Formats: sequence, structure tokens, C-alpha cells
Amino acid sequence: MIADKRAADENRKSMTVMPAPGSHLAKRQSILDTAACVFCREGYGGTNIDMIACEAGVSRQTVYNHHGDKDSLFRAVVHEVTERVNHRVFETLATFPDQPRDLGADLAAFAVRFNKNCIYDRDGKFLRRLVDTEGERYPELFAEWREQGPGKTWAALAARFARLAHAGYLEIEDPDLVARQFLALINADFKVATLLGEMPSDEEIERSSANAVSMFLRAYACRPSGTAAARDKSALKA
Amino acid sequence: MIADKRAADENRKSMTVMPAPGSHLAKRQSILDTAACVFCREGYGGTNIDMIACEAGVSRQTVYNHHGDKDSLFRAVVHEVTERVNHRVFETLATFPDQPRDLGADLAAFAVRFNKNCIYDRDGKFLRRLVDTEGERYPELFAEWREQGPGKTWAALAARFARLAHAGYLEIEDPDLVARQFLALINADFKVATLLGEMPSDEEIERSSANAVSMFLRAYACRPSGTAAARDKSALKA
DNA sequence: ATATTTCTAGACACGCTTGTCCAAAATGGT
DNA sequence: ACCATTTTGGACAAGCGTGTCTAGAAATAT
Repeated sequence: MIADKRAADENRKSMTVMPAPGSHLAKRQSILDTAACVFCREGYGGTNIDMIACEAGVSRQTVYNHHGDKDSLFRAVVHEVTERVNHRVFETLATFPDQPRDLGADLAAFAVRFNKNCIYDRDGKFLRRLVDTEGERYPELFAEWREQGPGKTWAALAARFARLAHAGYLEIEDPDLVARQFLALINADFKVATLLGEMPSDEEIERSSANAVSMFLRAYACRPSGTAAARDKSALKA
Repeated sequence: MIADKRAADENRKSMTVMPAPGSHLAKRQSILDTAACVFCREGYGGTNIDMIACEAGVSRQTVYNHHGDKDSLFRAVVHEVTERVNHRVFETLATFPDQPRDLGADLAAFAVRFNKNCIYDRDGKFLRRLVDTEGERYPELFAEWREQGPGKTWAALAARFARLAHAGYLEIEDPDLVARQFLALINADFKVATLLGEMPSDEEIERSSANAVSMFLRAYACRPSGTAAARDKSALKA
């Protein structure tokens, strides 16, 4: 059991800022974090309270004391993770290059940040898997996620692209569509790899993001006046 | 129970060619199909044999008689569905427009076919969800899927794009990358919608596919000689 | 019509999970 | 050192799921 807790901690290090270790709140948070891990790994049906208690280094009774029954615990976990993910998404969205010096490089760097912070991070994967597997069982919980998460992300990103277009960087008609395409391209290389737990390396993420942005600009970069050949060269360089 | 069977049949109509109704083989197939449905809906852990027996209109013992224990049944289901999906993917891949008359229209039509036959169909969704949730529990089963499925699909599609490029239709450098991007774009609009059971309408699929191909050609269509503006017009028209 | 195979419905033992209860131990504040 | 709160670990009942077994019904073949 002690070994279990250690092992779990390895995989969960610095997930959240912990309160004073050993305190009441520390246990509460530890249970929540561990529960997130286990629910993610095993699904709702495959998870039992003993696993969570064991990996959190806590007795089963303590889990019940803090979060009531299994269903309440699950809802608490989803709520917590949703908030964390949304926060990080909008934090990342705030780093969008509104006044790019080098459009290609800046967009690629943004793509890397978005991938690392929002797509390939543990919480993001957790939520997407959960929506996939348990969404039908908890419609109200995930309705909230859909509106607060992807819905707002798309709209915010679309607004950024619209601004870039207005500033003369891009030639686009439907910013919403373009935002969806941008996000789709960014993930093109890892659709399958991420299905299992495989985390692409930093280098892979960077190369993949560069590829995505390169194609994106080939289609949408503004070409004030010049031959197609000239434009292609500059886009490929980016 | 009878009501359950009827309801299940509604959702499963003409999934597979059924042997003579009421026969031994018909029951076997019915169990397999129903099991696929239930495993997909509930996950492995959330599924119990009684659900399957009930929805298949069969007694529990019959399920055991035909497929042994739960694990064997699950493997049989995955194997069956994998074969069905692979078959359909390559059937669809064979309709790729190798000698397009209207590149944009032909590619869009292909995209529609691919979406309908391989992405949004029940089996495809089932497999992807299963790989996501149970992949870690049955590595050997899904290793096979990964190699036989997406791996071969990408390679085959890349070969088609390479041929189009060689024939002067496209201007691309890395056919594998382009194939991944094409598939990613095709789904751009429905990443979220498909997470739950929502099936996009035919019209939505067509519009989405047209959007994807439009952007794809904006980036990669061959422009033998002409201004960027002229090229854009022709691409948008497609 | 009869023999053979298959299916059914229910009972059953076994193990696992949930959620509650409790007395003893540990922890933390004063 | 003391008291209050929290945690522990184990026992417990109740419920559910698996997989087996049975006798009898139903379907199929001969």
C-alpha cells in the first residue's frame, strides 16, 4: 500500500499546488487528484473506491468522509479538472500572436504551446476520454464542458484569426471554420498516437506544429502581390 | 425483455447479412452484434452478460454456449468489428479519384464517402472508442488494429496523393504528411460532435467535406502559371 | 413420429464492490 | 498535558455479476 502511494505520486507530481502536507486539505486534494488518475485510467465502472484510497495513501473511510459516495466523488473530480483545463486553455489563448513579427514562426510557437498545455497534458486527455466514455451517463456535467470548453475555445480563436485577417496577415472568409481547421491540423500527426498513453516528444510536437502552420499559411497567408512560386518559398521557410 | 430485443434491433438493422432467421448461426451472429453494441455503449467493465443476452433476445446460457466467457466474447467482437472496418476502409480507398475530371469535386465526393463509410459509421466509432478505453488492457488486440488499420490507411492514401502529384494535379513534398492532413481536415468540424452519439446529417457532412477540400486545394493545388488571385478563384469555385 | 440437438429459465455458489458502523489510534491546537 | 477532531483498519450487510448446473421446453433433423 505504501508502495502504491509512492508509485502514484510519481505519476502525479506537481499536478496541483498542495496545501500543507499532512493537513486535512492536503488529504482532500490528494484524494481528488488520485481519483482523477484512477477514473481516467479505469473508467467509472472499472474504478473502485479501494483503489483510490490505496493510491492516495488513505483509508477507504476517509474517502467517504471527504466526498460522500462514488457518484459525488466522480462529479467533484470532473468539475475540478474541467476548471483547471479551461483556465489553462484561456491562459494559452492569451498568448496568441496578435501582432506577429514573423507570422509563421509565431503561429508555430503558439501551436506548440497549445498542444503542450491543452492537448497533450494529463487533464486534457482525461477530460476528453471521460466525455467520450461517460458523457451519456452524465449529460448535464458534460453539457457544461462542451459550452465552456471547445465552444468558447473555437470562438476565441476565431476572433484572433479574424483580427489577423483584418490586419492584413491572412486571407480568410469564415474565421470559425479557419479556427477549426487550425486546431485539426495541429493534431493531424497524433490522432492515433495519443489514443494510447503515448506522449509525443517535444521535438515531435514542434515538427508537427511547424508542418501544420506551414500548410495553414500555404492556404491562407496573405500574398499582397507576387507569383505563386514566390509565395510558396516564403511560406515553406516559415 | 421482448421489448428490449425489439428496441435493440431498431438500432442494429442491417448491420450484417443475417443467416436464416432463427437458426443456430443467426443466434450466434445476433449475440456478436448485440455484444458489439453493448460493449461500445457501456465499456467492458460496464457491460454484463445479462444485458447482452436480454438485448439479443437469448438466454444467458446461450451466450456462454456460443462464445465461452466474457473475455472470449469481447475478443471475438473486437476481431469481427476490426475485420469489417478494415474491409470497408479499403473498399472506400479504392474509389479514390486517380484520374479526376474535376479535382475539387472528385476529392470532396471521396471525402464524403470516406466520412460516411469509415468515420461516422457505427463500427468505426466503436473501434475508436474501444481502442481508447480498453487498449491498455488488451495491447495485442489493438496492436493488430493499429498496424492493419490507420497505418495501412495512411500509407495507401499517401500513395494516391503521390500519384496525383506526379500526374501534375498537386504540388506536394511529403505525401504521408499530406495524407494525415487531409484526414484531419475532413474531420475538423465534427471532432466534438462525434464524441457523443450525435451523427451529423448528410448535408453537414457534405458541407464539411467541401470546406476541407477547398482549404486542402488552396494549399496544395497545382498552379502551373498564373497570379495568386487567379488561383484562388479557381480553388474557391471547386 | 421420434431422436437429437439446442435453447430456456431459474437456482446456485462465489467473489467483488459499495456504503455504513465502530472502537482504537493518530493528529493538531491550546 | 489535554481535549477535539480526524483517521484508521477492520467487520459487516446488501447488492450485483460471473459462470455453472439442472430439468424441461423447443426446434431440427431423420
